[in-house]
Amino acid sequence: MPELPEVEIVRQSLNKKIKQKRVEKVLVRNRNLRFKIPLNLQRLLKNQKILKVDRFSKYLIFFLSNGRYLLLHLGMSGTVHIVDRNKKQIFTNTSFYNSPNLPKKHNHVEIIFKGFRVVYNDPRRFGFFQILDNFDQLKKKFARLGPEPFQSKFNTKYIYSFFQEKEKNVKNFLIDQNFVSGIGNIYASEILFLSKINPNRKAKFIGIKDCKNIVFNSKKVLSDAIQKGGSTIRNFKNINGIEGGYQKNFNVYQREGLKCKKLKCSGTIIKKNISNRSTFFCDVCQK
DNA sequence: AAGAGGCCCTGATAGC
DNA sequence: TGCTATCAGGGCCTCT
Repeated sequence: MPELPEVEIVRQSLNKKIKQKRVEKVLVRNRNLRFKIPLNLQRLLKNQKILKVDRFSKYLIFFLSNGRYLLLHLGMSGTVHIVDRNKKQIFTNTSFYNSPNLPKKHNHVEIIFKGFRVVYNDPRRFGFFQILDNFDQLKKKFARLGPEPFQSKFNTKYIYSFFQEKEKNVKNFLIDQNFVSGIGNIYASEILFLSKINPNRKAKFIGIKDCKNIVFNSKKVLSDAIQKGGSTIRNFKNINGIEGGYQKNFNVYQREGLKCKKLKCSGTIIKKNISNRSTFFCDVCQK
């Protein structure tokens, strides 16, 4: 589901809700996510205070008072829900509370605080939890990932030199987390549109000026999306059940057959499978 | 090392 | 109504 902006939206609302709160208990209904939930997850989380919820790329990072870190990746379909305890709700193993935003199925993990629960739902189970014992492990975990678009390391020179002699198309690298982390399939198309770069173009043919545009538009697209509360194209919501609004700003994503939004451009948006993912672009103004 | 492709999984939707 | 095929915001793994 989520790319950097959506994860950031979840982080913000989650941080507000659970910062400095103590975990009473953890309930795991299904350990079989992308990676098996570690057996000691419950023990290591119990009675820990959440110092803060941070984020790197598409990973949520829970800082625990015992010096450990809980990582949560939402995969394609992971969502986080807050369910407040109120009045006469019955807590059972299958359907516990009548929360309008809580799905009926696939609530795999619950982190229980005093008076409310954080529920992790994930139909496709591509998301995962991981416990890291110390800062070194955390560093190591992210060592292979590329910089986020907001970091100064993600600059024109970095991109240009990375692209030297690369035969693969440029779109492929925008969604390659080892090159730049946080951009996914939707925002890659949007960034290339604003940069007037055809997603099919080989990386080695991307010039300095193009790199400059990629830097600028990556920041722009992601920060605009964060500002709008992320994109809701299927059912993304923040933890309070509120949908994002950036999908209204899409220039190309899911606009196949529609007129190109660029001023005076006569093109029509094309959908094409590039590096195994749907890619949307205008072949008139993206060269 | 770089690139191509497959796989993990469920649900929504389109087409017959 | 009910089948089958295709596609989804991601990332890891293997083979060449």
